[in-house]
Amino acid sequence: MRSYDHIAIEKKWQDKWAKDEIYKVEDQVEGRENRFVLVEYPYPSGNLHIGHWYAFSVPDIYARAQRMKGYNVLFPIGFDSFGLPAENAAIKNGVDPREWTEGNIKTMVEQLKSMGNSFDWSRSIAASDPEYYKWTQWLFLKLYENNLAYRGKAAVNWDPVDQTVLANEQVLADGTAERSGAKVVRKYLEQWFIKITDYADRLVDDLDDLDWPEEIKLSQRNWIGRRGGAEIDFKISGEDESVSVFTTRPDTVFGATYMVLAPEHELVEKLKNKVTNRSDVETYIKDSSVKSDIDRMSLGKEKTGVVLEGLSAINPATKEDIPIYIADYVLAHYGTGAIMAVPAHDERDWEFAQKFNIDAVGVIEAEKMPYTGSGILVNSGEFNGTYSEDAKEGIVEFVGGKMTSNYKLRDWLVSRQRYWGAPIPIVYDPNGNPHKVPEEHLPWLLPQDVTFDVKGKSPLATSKELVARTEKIFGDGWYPEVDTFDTFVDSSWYFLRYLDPKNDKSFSNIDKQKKWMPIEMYSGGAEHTTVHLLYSRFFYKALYDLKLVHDKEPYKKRMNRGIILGTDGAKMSKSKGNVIDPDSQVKSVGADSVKMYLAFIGPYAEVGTYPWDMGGIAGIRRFLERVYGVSSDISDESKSSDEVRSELHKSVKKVGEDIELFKFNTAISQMMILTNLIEKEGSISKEDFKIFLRILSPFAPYLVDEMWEMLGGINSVHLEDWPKYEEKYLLTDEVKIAVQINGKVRLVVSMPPNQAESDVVVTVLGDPAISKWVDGKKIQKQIYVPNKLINFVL
RNA sequence: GCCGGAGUGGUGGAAUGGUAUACACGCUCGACUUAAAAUCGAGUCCCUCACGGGAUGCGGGUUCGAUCCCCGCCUCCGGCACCA
Repeated sequence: MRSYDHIAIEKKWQDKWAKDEIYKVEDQVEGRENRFVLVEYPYPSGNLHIGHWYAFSVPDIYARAQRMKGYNVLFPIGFDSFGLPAENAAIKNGVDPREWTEGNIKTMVEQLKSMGNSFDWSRSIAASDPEYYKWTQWLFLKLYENNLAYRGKAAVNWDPVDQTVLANEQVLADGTAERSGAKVVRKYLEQWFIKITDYADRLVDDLDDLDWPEEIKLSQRNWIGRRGGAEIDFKISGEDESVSVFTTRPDTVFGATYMVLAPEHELVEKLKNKVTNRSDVETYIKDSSVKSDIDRMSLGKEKTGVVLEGLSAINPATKEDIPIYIADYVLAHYGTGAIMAVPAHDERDWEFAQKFNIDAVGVIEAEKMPYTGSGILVNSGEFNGTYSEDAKEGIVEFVGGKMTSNYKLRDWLVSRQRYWGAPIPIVYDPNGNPHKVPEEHLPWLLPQDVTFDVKGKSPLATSKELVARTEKIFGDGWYPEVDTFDTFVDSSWYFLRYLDPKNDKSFSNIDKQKKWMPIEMYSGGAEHTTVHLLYSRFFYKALYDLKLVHDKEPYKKRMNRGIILGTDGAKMSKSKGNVIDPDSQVKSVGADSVKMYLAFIGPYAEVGTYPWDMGGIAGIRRFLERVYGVSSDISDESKSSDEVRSELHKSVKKVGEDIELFKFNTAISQMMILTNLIEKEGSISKEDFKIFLRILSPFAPYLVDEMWEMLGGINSVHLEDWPKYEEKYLLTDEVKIAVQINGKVRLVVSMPPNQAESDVVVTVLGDPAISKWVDGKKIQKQIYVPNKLINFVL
């Protein structure tokens, strides 16, 4: 056992790899297929934590193995460098967000380099770089030109004390502001939206063809929430108006005994002077409008509402007059903002009807109301006796409605009343009409003369330079948009910039895209399953329709990773004092051990929570020292036994296969088994050991390159090919066969492989451990699995 | 409430119809040492002296054979939240 000097080795190889540019990637290499391996680019918080190591150094094993297997692999890294923390630092400490961010990036680049990953640093990007956000703005304008971006009113979380808009994360569960403690209210502002809902169907349907884990696909389907149903018009009695409702249960129209409009429904405003209880109605509308969404929810299950006295609607199936209510259990933004209420067959309607004493008419046979299942129709005129599911389309036709779908997904609100983001490249003429900032003025720069902690408006609204710039270019009275983009806009296309990071004519050259896209493997956090993955899939599809990218989906495979916990099994946090600092770990056991321990801690492809174990990482270091010990003992005369050679070839096969499945933990355990055997046998040939080093090299890149050189390697081991295993060595000259009586193992025998069933039977029945069980009884049945097992049923 | 995932030794986990508990950590004993650390060796699911028997959250089922497939529960974790 020899210890090795990881500090010296890491320094030596970092310098050498950088000098020889061994991870620099060309767009095309003769005889090699391209593969793009992507990890989510990090926010530059200023310090690398263990989660970053987990996110980047483990997928590096995969990227390196792909390279050895003959692919030309792109494995880039960059920074998601716009966002709230920089702005908070500016408010708190008076530092410039740009300087703060750039300082953090500099620190993190150094830390990232210490990992020893095979990143191509020449392609690194940062979202806050004007040369990057120029293209974020350009792409937004393309969407705008094609009617995929629009301005509309939207509710924001408004803090009435601080006079500011809050992000959802800044609102506590009880509906108060994190900072001021004030009750957060809803406020309506003109904001920019991107029309992701136009793509809802394709975003659902195209999931079918993706090689993604089913649970991720399912999450996206649920998030989009496509529901089939019908839209049906209800006429208002005595008025020249009608209300359209969406329902998934058109089979129950005959049971609709009232209808409900959302308080925000446009018809309420229109008809409220016709109701006889106008002041009650207005009070209700006003009350619900100041309630935040959180307030609405925290009211729990107790439903509120008010009837529109003097108005009624006509049930299109029964032709009967039914009352109309407004109630905030009906959401303005889903469906048509109005429902037909069927208390007999819907729990919410039932609850509301109980409270307001509204009749319920059962239209499906059931023992008790409310009954929400399907069944035989009653009280439904000509449809009586039909099975409800089968009657849906007929009833829709009967009442003059149409079959349609609805979605939970809403358009993407991209405006943020924040400083540190890409400015929305829009200006307004003196009449308030929006106009694009023309391409020649991009990047539309973020102004510097702003006040960050501003009350009641966006920080950009305090910039004199921005206004002056706008008037100078567009004319007097023109004024700029002062909101910036949601950072999810930046991250919706960043992977395309890695392909062509320096291009000042295009966001990403399409010929280069054709060489690299789609992404072979995208690894990231489970928290991005719906939002980021959906937004970027949408962006890619929209760009596809504009012929700016050449295929329909950006990510062939996706892998969600788990979380590393503290040694106490709790989530790492400063307050708990259980934070593992990667730098100090690297210092004490080396980057290879940290990386390999993280790969060994649990199955990477499963979203688990894995507690850090100091003993565990020491065990990995011990393993690497044992391998290092073997390498020091190797001479030209060293020989491999048959067992060692067989285990080696088994390892080449298994490690290669496990890496493809991101099962790094079992790959490592196989290499441990091999090392245990080499030590037990006392020797391995130099050539065989070099095969072992090659499969170990993606896991411990520094140490293996050192050992490779010790054994006479001229070039870096990381330029070697993945070794091939030979079938003939996989077979050992003995296999162990389990002998079962009625499914219970009674004996294990060793014999040469591929024995005929009859020979095995004769052999094992002769063994007293088996014959004592059989003992003259008749063998009813025998099952033989070659080289594995034989089972006698007595 | 709805949707999803997971329950295996003291611990992280392995095995997706064929010898359950690989590999690692921890622990126990031994060697080396004046001693300790490091290292090496042996052992380590439970009951039993043994023969055997039992155990993969609980209860049933399918099968020659079930951690794995099916049905019914329980617990934990994650997501969504009056979506008509």
